[in-house]
Amino acid sequence: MGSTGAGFGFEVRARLGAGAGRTGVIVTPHGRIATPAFVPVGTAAAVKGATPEQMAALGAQALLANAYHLYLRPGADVVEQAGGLGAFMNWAGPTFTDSGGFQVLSLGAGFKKVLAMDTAGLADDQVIAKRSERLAAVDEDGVTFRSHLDGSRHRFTPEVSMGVQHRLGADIIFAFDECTTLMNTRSYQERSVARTQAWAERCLAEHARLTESRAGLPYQALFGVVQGAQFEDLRRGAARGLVRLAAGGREFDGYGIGGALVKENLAAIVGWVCAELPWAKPRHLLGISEVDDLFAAVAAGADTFDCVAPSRLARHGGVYSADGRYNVTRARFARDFGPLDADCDCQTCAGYSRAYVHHLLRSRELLGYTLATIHNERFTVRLVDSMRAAIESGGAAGFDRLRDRFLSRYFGP
RNA sequence: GGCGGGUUGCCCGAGAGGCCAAUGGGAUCUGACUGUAAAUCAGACGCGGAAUCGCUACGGGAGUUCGAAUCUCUCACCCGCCA
Repeated sequence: MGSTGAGFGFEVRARLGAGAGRTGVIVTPHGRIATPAFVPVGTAAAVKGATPEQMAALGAQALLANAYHLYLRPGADVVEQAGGLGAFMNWAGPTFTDSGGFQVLSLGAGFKKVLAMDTAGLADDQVIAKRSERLAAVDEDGVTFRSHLDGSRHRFTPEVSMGVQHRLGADIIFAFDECTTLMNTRSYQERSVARTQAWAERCLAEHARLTESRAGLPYQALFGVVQGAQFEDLRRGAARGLVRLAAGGREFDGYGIGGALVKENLAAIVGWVCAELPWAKPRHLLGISEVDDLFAAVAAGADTFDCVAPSRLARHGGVYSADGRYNVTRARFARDFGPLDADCDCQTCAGYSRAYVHHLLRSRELLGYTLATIHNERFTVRLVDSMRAAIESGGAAGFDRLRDRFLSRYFGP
């Protein structure tokens, strides 16, 4: 076990052929995570619509929350006083917190959902939110946010993010990074990667200091975050830069891969980055969960994933099935009394029909969100679990067989 | 029986002579969603396969006017208040 801190470690179990993919086990003070693994997102210390008991029952091994959101509400001190994130939300297993780096994007250049909307026909400067409208402004030292809740001003720096995440007490925390968009220019990406690197160094130093001063508390693992958009040299350079860092006698316990990616180059990006990262440390791919992306990323060497898509889609009627994703609120499902996915083993599919979930979601009955969320989270967790099983029992051939069979059915002929 | 108010597209409801096929909601239909400002957002929504075109339409009918959902008369129905 390549342990980097008391109570935390990672061990590779099986390699995916001669490639970068592998299975393994992450050990945290709150339990183990068999990888590859999908980690459902509960931004505000809750997976929207589902209880921790339901998340455990559907096989979630860990949950990921957000430092920025919890800092604003209820406040890191409240979570700390509750005994940490897991205790606060009644989740006994491992937890992650994101640093707030994503909010640099979502409240900054990507504000008002412009990046998520169909941007066809819009000029680049229309796609990136106007500076005057943004709620986040980046500078070399950190980010100034205006709260989306009440407009109040807040300052996040690497040190602040570390302080917040230490008080939240998740098992795995992320360095404060700047998440950019594909719309940013090459020269901006270069400056941003340099800034994220500088912030990573400060995070590591502050993390070392806080870990020291908070002796006796469960160890928190710190992951550096690799940025660099779609540029190979920037991605590789960013990864190398983080690997080289050491401060206060510490290095990163693992690495996150974040930022601007499009499907077409996701596998390449993860591959470049993983080629530069130490084999013995876990790699978390931030914010990814579409089925083809998961297959590609696992093959390219990512160990864990988190994403809001399963729960968000569920609330909006989007349902995963072995035969592809569909919208259960469509009229044709009003009298479809079969399960959401005939191949699914989740609690929802065991007893509830498409017609019922269709009705609940259209009626905005809260149970509808819960049932659909349980299904989508189970679908995604189980998919990644099945990749792990395929690698461990069938090696590269087993993984390829699973991928080909799954994707051809999912995307249809 | 008297007086007053009302009838608008699937529903609710604006509109008070041309800029009205008719504001807004809702419903309906479809789509989007990848480290959650997301139980959100976008488009469609009288008919003609689409239209800068035509047709039908603002309770029914008849009028006034170059022109009516908007004005007049009348009929029908609904709601108040007084008998």
